[in-house]
Amino acid sequence: MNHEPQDDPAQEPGTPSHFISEAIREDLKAGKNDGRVITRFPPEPNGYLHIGHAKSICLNFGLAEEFHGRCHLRFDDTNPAKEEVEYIDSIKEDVRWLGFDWGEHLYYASDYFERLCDYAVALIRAGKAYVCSLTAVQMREYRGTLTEPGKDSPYRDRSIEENLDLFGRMKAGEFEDGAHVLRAKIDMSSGNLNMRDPAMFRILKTQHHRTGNAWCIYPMYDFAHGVSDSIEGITHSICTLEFEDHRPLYDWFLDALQVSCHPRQIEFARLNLTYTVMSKRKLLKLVEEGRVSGWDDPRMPTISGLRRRGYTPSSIRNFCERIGVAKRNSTVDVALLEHSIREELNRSAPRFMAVLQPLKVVLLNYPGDQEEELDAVNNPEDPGMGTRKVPFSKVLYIEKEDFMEDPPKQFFRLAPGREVRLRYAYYITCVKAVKDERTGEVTELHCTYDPLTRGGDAPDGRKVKATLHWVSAGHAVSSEIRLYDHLFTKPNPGDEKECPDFSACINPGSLVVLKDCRIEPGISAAPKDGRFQFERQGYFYADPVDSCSERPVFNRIVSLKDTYAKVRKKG
RNA sequence: UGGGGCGUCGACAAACGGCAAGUCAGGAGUUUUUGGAGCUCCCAUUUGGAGGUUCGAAUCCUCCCGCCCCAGCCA
Repeated sequence: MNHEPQDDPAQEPGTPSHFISEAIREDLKAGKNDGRVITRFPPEPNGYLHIGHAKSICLNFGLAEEFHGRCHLRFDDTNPAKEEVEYIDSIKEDVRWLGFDWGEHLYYASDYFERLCDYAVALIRAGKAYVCSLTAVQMREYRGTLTEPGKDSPYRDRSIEENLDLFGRMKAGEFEDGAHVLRAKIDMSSGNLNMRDPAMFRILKTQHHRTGNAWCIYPMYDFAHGVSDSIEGITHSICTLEFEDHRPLYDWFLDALQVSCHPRQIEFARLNLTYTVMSKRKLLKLVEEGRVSGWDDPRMPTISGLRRRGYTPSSIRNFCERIGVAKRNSTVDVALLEHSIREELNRSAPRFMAVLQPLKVVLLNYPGDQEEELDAVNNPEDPGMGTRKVPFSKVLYIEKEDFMEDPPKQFFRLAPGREVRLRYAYYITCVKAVKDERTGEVTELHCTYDPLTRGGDAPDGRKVKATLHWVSAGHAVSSEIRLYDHLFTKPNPGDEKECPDFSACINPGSLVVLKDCRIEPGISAAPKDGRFQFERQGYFYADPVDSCSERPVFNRIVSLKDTYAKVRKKG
């Protein structure tokens, strides 16, 4: 009774338990499917994958792994008008990058078109499907409304022979788009609109990205999806909540077809994240209107965007595990995603010093011809990562933000007459702020250093309230750094009430490009695809598209938590 | 006025009739050569509401309230 979850032998330690894994466990216990568990991830190739898909991918592949089954990747490519090979390629790349492997099990609904036709013929023969010649507009009228039942189509009682003939001619290309449609004969008065004689095949004389011009009729989702699942021997067909009232139809088709494999459809709530949008339509709009640089813009919630930003697959997987799986519509705080990457990178990322907005510092009492190398720790969380040498000299840069001429009480950093520590280096004291005569802007600081504090400790035990990062002016590497923030200013930009025009809610500060940053020279020798902590700033990743050795460009993955920002906000 | 779902802390989310986990966020303190990280503590006497059943209810029953999805020849 009082046992801990890990005492349950049915459960692997660390694998999350939720209503879906419980349902599968019950099915297994009941002896269903001979103990097999086969799931599938079935994207339509009409857009790039986003973090919401990652939840589904982690769920489906995770379940397969947990129950020693397998997970198929199947492209639900039944609508050639919207689909492209570019999307297929990106989806495969993204799933792989997330760390999942479909092995031999890569499928396309389009590979089943012929069989789907055969099944359709079987339904016609069984008197359970018919060719309807109503126009799209008429069909809508006949469908009825949410509260009123629909009316039977006048074509509903065509003979089996006529239906067979017409369907054959639809397939042969004898009719124009929209002239006829094959429908399932179910119940025009059903309270569930999906059951009011749904379309199974429509005429679409459009070239398909895989089958070319071989077909001029294409199956509809409801018919194709369940049959595809059945063909592949799927045991658990997991989808999102909006398909819940399609389940009776899913079951109707498979029952009517009397197939031996009848998967169980289970629905869960799709992921929503604060300060972003998740609908493919809206993401496409952002791309098409040039609001972002592309599907892989580092501000996008797409897998490719997160990858380019510098997120790791494991941080995304951990995030997906943390958010859980349930049926309640919910919106996860993006801070949880940010926590997942900070947590990982805090442990693993080598540290460097980088000055984003340089302010020149001249050490008056430091010999002009002198240079020295100081020892710096690569990662205080992991001594095993060792130390490195950082060059030091008379002229340095510190962060503009780290100096104030007239600081408020809460400001601990450098100010005239104040002493602070330069990390791993010396205590310095500001003696003078040099200003531009016209603008009044501080352009340079004159400081003195205390030679006795080499390494950062004062032998007399005196303390300073701040430690600043810095870089030697003559040694630093120039680079561009891109600071990213939430793409939207509103927590729920997808909400009509909160944001009637979501384009108007785009955060103008979501991208800040700093072109004159200086990084300690060691960064040049660091692996190009590494993630780094720039001390006191955040975690950074060399932009895989724009960065090169002549001109390094870094993306800020996420900032460090900033308690001073809170202090400042409070006043 | 049809059908299908869902309501547990600011945000996620456990709890399966036995005395409201955990995580994020937030707060206080401690520590610190990153205002980072770590560590300690605080943060739902109560589960949308009202009744009922029971020794005992977030869990069972009744009614009510709120929110989401469905009227594509999209998926």
